[in-house]
Amino acid sequence: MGADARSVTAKVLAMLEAFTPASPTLSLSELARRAGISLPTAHRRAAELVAWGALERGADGRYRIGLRLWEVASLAPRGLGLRDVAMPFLEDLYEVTHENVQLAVREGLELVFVERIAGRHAVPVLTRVGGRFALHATGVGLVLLAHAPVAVQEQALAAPLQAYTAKTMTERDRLRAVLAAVRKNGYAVSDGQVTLDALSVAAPIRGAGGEVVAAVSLVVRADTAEPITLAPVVQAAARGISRMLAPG
Amino acid sequence: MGADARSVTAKVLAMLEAFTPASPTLSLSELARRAGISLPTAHRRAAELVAWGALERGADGRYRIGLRLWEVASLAPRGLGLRDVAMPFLEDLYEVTHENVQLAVREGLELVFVERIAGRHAVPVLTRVGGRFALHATGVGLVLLAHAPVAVQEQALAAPLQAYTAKTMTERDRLRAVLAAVRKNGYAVSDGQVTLDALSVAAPIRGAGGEVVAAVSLVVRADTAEPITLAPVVQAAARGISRMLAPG
DNA sequence: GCTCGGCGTTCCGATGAACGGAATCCACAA
DNA sequence: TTGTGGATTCCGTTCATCGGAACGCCGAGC
Repeated sequence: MGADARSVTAKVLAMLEAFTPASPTLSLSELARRAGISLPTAHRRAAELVAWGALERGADGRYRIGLRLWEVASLAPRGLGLRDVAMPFLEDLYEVTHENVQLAVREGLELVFVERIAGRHAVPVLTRVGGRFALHATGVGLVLLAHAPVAVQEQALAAPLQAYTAKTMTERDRLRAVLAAVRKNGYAVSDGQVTLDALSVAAPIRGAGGEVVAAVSLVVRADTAEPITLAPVVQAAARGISRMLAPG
Repeated sequence: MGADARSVTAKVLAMLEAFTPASPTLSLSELARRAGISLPTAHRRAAELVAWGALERGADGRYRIGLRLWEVASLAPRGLGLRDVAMPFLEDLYEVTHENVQLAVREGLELVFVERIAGRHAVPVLTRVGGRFALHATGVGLVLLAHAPVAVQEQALAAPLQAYTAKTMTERDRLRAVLAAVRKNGYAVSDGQVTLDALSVAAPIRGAGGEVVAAVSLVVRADTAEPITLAPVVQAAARGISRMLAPG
């Protein structure tokens, strides 16, 4: 996990990295073990982190990520910064459709969900704000991959492509064709490639320089869906957000 | 700012702390200056943080908070954790009223906004997700203060109470009376105490143990508002969220 | 009641990561 | 051309950091 945590900074970061969605709170021993550092060291560093507010300590003595860290992290331009300008448009999308709305950016060879509005009656989706996912399956992923630098595309296609359902595309050539189509059409459709009952339609969001910096999508029930009718509304939202990002 | 940054950890945290909403990107020199550390040191630490993803470096060489940090910070139980369970209820509130919806928690003697839904046509409010505010002025603040430990209340009342408008309560005795009323009524009203044209109605959210862990509010135009009619819907949302937090 | 094992905390002396000053390099402006 | 501010690298010193060990605490098992 923590690779070799030589420098102090690396140790501290390894400690933060130890927290996962599956275990958002950790005892000191768990923390030390996962970060790959000795217990006294973990104790010292954790104490400092708690004093500052990067970690918090519950009544039971377990550690968790602190609100203070969340505060400074909220300054990430690609995190809340993006979210803030996008939110009104996502709201509109949700209000019109009452389906799941998702906003994601690419981080390396995966995507990270920056925002998600889950309708109470919409299809359940297994994504989480702050969570990661592969690029080749979801609608947002296909958009982000289609507009990524060629080097990134090659790397992503070279890696093993996990099949989430029988419909997940894992043949490289077919994927290449789909990506070309995504670039041509200006939107992507993922039909049952993550879960069989869900279909998503995604469109690219462009930054000031015209590069694709994020993607929005609507996720609906696969059987009731008509992708063609959803594409325009998703694209409109994406264009609206792009306009806010490119002043003038 | 960085007090005395003796330990490496303190330095790293001081560097993160250097970023503010007003300046979300910094040059290396600015970063070093704000963190109160030497330039070579800042350079070394920044390089490590960039390598891990806690910071990112733009094409212009300026540093910004990285998406990776945002990811782990999203695991903060009082940040996104709370937000996730609250979101559907906030959505409902927004859809019914189309006014500003806010969700906040107390952090020390201030409050931190965890979520905010800003209607495009609602009163402009000067708050920001991840931003801080004083406890004694806003609706959410009054709720959080009213249910805070006595020691915290005393500390908060002992500090100078800033007046944001002519209507801001700054007399301690009157504030005490208001807090008692908030506890009795189960909701708080802040009428023109932050900006003269805004009025907010807030209600407490309780955790598994029954303690107040957060507060929701609706912020509406002061002149068109009827607090009494808003209280029930806000309270209902707060109860709904509380129920999700206290399983069983 | 006693013991054992896991966990958290504190203390110690040895060690090496981190430090700041100085030198270098670069881009831009005068 | 020179000058200025920022970024980067180098080097020898030093002090913060390190892990082992010892200790206190609690709950489970005998």
